[in-house]
Amino acid sequence: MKLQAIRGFNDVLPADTAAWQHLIGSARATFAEYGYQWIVLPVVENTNLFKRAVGEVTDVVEKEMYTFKDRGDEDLSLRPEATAGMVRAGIEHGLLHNQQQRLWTFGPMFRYERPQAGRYRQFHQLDVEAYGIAGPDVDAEMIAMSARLWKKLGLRNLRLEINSLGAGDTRASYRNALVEYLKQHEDKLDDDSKRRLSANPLRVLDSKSPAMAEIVRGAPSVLDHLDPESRAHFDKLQQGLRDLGIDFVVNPRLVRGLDYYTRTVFEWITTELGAQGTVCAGGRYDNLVEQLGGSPTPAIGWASGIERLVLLMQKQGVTIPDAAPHVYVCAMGETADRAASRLAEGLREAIKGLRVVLNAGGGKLKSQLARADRAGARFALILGDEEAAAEAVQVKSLREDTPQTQVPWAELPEALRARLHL
RNA sequence: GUGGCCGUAGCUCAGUUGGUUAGAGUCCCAGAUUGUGAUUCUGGUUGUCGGGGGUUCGAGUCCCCUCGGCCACCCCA
Repeated sequence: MKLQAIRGFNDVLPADTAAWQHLIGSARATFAEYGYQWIVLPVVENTNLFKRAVGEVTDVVEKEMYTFKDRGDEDLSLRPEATAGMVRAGIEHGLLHNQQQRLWTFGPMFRYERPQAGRYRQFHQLDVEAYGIAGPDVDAEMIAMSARLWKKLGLRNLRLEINSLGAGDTRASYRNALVEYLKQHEDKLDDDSKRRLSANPLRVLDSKSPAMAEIVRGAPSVLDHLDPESRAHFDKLQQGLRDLGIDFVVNPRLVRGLDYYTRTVFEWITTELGAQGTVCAGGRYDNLVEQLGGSPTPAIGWASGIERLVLLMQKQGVTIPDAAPHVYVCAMGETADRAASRLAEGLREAIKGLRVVLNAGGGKLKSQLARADRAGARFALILGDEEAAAEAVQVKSLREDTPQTQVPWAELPEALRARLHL
């Protein structure tokens, strides 16, 4: 049997983890700046939770979940998204009872799909949710928080699209109007659209088929069917975004694949990643908490795919903080070897955050320096038996053309601090 | 689930109408270099030719199956 990760499940190698770490670190910092608290959720939940939350007839639940029975015959699923589990945890621990919560989480999600650029069977999401806040101010906050993250990361050319699906009755009345319109043109619908017509008519609106474009253009707009409160909510959101200087476009054909959304929906889209251009998506889901057994609680959230963001970061060449070693310690000789290890520990102790790699496995100085260079180290510290006896070390720069100097151990932390600007 | 392209050293790839021991560059290792890296020169290591079956005297090359990758549809982060 050949050793091989299973399809759609990827190893993230050191070549990419620096970008991952930068992304996750920036997100963590951003969420903290807005007062969102970290929550860690299980990867496995009862299958019914997802059926009830995401929607029984959605593709995600019908054909993309990893569902199995455990040894106790429980019907379980790997989570295909984070919101359902978040709401479950919130209700279970009383976090949503008559209070506001701002929460975020991060982790793997699982969907049985055909892998493709930016789409994998195990993928990772950052997920933020706010509960107990009904007004559009928190909608704007959520979007502003995502925009701040892009800014922090240096991501460019992301387009924000927003829409409102309305609440309660308007959803149903719009849906009926749309179905009626589509039925009038049923003969011109392609097979996919016909299938959606009965399963999830709103999704006909974001059909990619050019043949459908004309029909979709003539379709009734959700925005004409909004109830007055949803209309006002949507207007205030737009005002809020303008106040914050966040550019957006209203796309009345923007819908969501998961059933729980109400009112505000939005997506951040890039044209630089091929077919999987949605890098962050979310919206309001004011009915879900009650629907899952909690007290009525307004809610809004978004999720963002790590793999897609990392691809975009790489494509746009965003700068990732250097994680290469600051110094690489080369030693030759038995006395030097022992001294080198003491020297390395001493440096880590003396300078907080200093990255020190100690050459292991011996080798000639030439090989050791080559390793230091390959590791990306800024300085090589060269320690022979002579230097060790004198408690000194040769400091050689590997990145700039400065003369090599001999420095006593006692002065080394200061010298390094100055040269590394730490 | 549907369709297109593609799997040959760690990486990028070449392998002629099927024909002896499967190649190049790069990487890595060693030497030139007297304790001093990234250049140069010299030498060296590296492969179940994705896997299985078939056709053939003979298969990296042809056929079938299968696994995997990329791209698009679909779906969606």
